[in-house]
Amino acid sequence: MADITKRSEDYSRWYLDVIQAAELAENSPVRGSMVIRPTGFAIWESIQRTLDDKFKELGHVNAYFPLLIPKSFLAKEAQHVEGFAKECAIVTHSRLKSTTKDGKPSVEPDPDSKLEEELIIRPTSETIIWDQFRKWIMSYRDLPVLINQWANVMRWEMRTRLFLRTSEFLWQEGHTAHATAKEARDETLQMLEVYRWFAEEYLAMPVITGPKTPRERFAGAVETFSIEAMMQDNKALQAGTSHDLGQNFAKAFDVKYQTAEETQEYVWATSWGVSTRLIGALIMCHSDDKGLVLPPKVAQRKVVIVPIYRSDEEKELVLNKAKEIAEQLKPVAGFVHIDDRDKMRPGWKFGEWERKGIPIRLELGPRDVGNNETVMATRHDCNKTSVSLDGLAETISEALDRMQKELFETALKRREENTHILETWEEFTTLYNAEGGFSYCHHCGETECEESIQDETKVTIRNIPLHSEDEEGSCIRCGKPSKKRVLFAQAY
RNA sequence: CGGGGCGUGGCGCAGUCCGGCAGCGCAUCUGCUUUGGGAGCAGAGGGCCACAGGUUCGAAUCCUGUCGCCCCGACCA
Repeated sequence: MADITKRSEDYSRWYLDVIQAAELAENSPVRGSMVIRPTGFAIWESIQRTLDDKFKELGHVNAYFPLLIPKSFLAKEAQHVEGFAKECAIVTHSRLKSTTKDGKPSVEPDPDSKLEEELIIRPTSETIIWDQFRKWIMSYRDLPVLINQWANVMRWEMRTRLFLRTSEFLWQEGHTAHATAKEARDETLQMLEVYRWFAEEYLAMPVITGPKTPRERFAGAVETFSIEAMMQDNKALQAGTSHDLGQNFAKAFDVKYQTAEETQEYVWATSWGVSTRLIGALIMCHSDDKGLVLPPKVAQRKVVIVPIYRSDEEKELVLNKAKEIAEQLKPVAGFVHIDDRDKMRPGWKFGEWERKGIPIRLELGPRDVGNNETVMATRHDCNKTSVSLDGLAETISEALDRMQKELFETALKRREENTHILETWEEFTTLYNAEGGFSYCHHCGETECEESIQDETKVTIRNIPLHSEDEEGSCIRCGKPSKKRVLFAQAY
């Protein structure tokens, strides 16, 4: 196991090293697509379970729409095509043909199997879903339609990075249809709030919510909202989006409903999603130079017991006690893994579970059993303390709660320390030539001005925070009047 | 897609300039001794040197092309 590069040395190398060290994912032979390994997939399962329950609690139901989309569908919504055209994979043939190339067996597309209409591998599913919605929605009685799907999508990316940007990724996409503009807007904001709640309560990752500027809007949306988190290198990461689609897709796919007054109206729509990118966010938000750090609520294995023994008698004593403890902890920590591998020494196991981010490690040796205690090591602060075996479930439960809370507080504190309220362009360029971070500045709202800021500094408007109060001011860049401060940062 | 760097057992690398038996460390396997922070000794296995052409008596090494990875730009969740 090679050492993990220090964050201070090379942040992006560190990120990749943590993924390798914790065995989360690796590159596959196809550029930009990744293999998610069991430890990494466990995180995704944990994210799925929590969000899926929440979506259902709010009345959404799961469905599945196909991977392949007729080419013509994508062309129906003008903005939408333009946004995705440059990153679509296209299926053109349905068969391979055996050939020989340089005397070796090979295969190539059978020219006779060229498709009449080429198919697009979904970059997102609005089009194929709205084509179905037309058939499902007849009257106001059919509304709202609240659908979610867990799926993979593909966007042909130029430059990829494990979890943060891969050509194929896993996500959930919610698609809803409503009778009124207000209902659609309410749904958009409700789901944005679900994402905020999830990021903060489960991932222990504080986020800023708000609408994106027009140039960062989802292709085909009237308004896009995002949650933005700060990573440990002070850059921002968009961790989830919720779109108010207005009637754009309803019009493109001719989805009308009959009202109680017997008129025909186009329906109003939303879509919202989070992806495996959240795993990247999680890594960059909490992990340290020793490896992955997982918030307890996300960790499938919250506690691991490392037994320590020499002789067979000690082994029996310690393992029996470990099993007892594991059983006792089930109600507060779920399945507790006992690492009884004989071939590895305790110190090696400590290192491994640290790399993999297990929140709590219990070290249990004959001395501990004799004293009716165990050594509890907490991953987030790397502290070790002896704790009594009496009331251990309570102790562990409290420790897990404390870790969850402290991870959030540490992340929040880091964000606050690296967030600035700026008034002048000079302050702005000074900040982003140095350590960077979040800044709240006035902006005129004009796209050209926004672009000029990015061209010069790589800094973009992440969103217009919902918590941002109205306030008279002048644009940080061009000096024109502004009524609100917006959130600036360099972004992933 | 442009600029730069790099592809050699699972991982990290040396060897490439100047062609001549494919090496080192970690990991793996076996045995013995060990076990409270990444154990020691002895032995063993594992590589089409990214891929494809070419030059040569002979290529990891030289030439041409392709692919992949990392970094920096343009594009994006």
